[in-house]
Amino acid sequence: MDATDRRLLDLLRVDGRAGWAELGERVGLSASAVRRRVDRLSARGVITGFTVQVDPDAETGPGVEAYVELFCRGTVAPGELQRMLSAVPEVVSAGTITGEADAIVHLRSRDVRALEDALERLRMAANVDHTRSAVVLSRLVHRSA
Amino acid sequence: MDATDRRLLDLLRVDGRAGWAELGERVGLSASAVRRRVDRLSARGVITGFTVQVDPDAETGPGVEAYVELFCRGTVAPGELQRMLSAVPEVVSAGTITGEADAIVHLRSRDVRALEDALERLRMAANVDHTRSAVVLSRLVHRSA
DNA sequence: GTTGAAAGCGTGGTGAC
DNA sequence: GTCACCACGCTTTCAAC
Repeated sequence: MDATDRRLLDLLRVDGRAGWAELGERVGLSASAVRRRVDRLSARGVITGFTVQVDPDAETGPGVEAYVELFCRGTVAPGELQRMLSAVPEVVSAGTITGEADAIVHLRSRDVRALEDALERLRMAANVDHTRSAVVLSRLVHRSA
Repeated sequence: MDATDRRLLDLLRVDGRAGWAELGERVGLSASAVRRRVDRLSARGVITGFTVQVDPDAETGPGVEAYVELFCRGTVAPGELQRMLSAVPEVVSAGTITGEADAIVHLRSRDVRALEDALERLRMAANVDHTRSAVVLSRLVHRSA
């Protein structure tokens, strides 16, 4: 796992179907050397697979997304927050953060109504004082990680 | 966008590097027919790209995450923003939003140094006036969707 | 252990139907 | 949508570092 491996991963993140030869000339290696490194990364479990990125709107119509900042009273218990957030299906990702807010939550739902319901469930959680939401107008990037 | 297209998307989700001929025999089509369908899905924006799935922890340990708000001067060009953001491997997801900021970007990198580099690339983009970052202290939820 | 070069062959990409 | 074509790139082998 050296700098070349990391460069290969970055290049493959941008284009997962890039040819070995093309990757090779961008990192200064031959095609066969590139393939061996990628195979090794797959065997080690660093690379778990290759996939296609699909626009979520294409399958179930245009949904609604929002980023919600959580402001809590007193101390924040990460464990309790995690249990609460995991119980809300609309939560795509979440984490405690630095800055004014205590945590940020990425929500995705099929319509505004479902979004409001999810928001209300977040607000009901223990220690949550108030929230600040930003609705997503247009999604620019979404990588499945 | 029929049942065959959906089956192709499902197969590509499992293996994004599958050959056209292999895909063809699994959906009952020829290789060139498959390629035309995939090209059409890409042109229509249903397929936004191909990428590699990397185990975040296996790569270089826990890593660092951050949410970055982008504040732009004057009008925001979503297309230009999208091109810029897609070129930065550290970008997990991003979208234009309501509220004070114009856009929010979810970043993940292997260490603070790489995070700073990615941040600098965001700031260099046209019309970006300044940014406000919140570093993730502990990841609470992450669903691969 | 790693790599690069060459040969054979499978596959992608394109055009005609 | 299929079939046929050609060129390119992948895969493998082998020798060398």
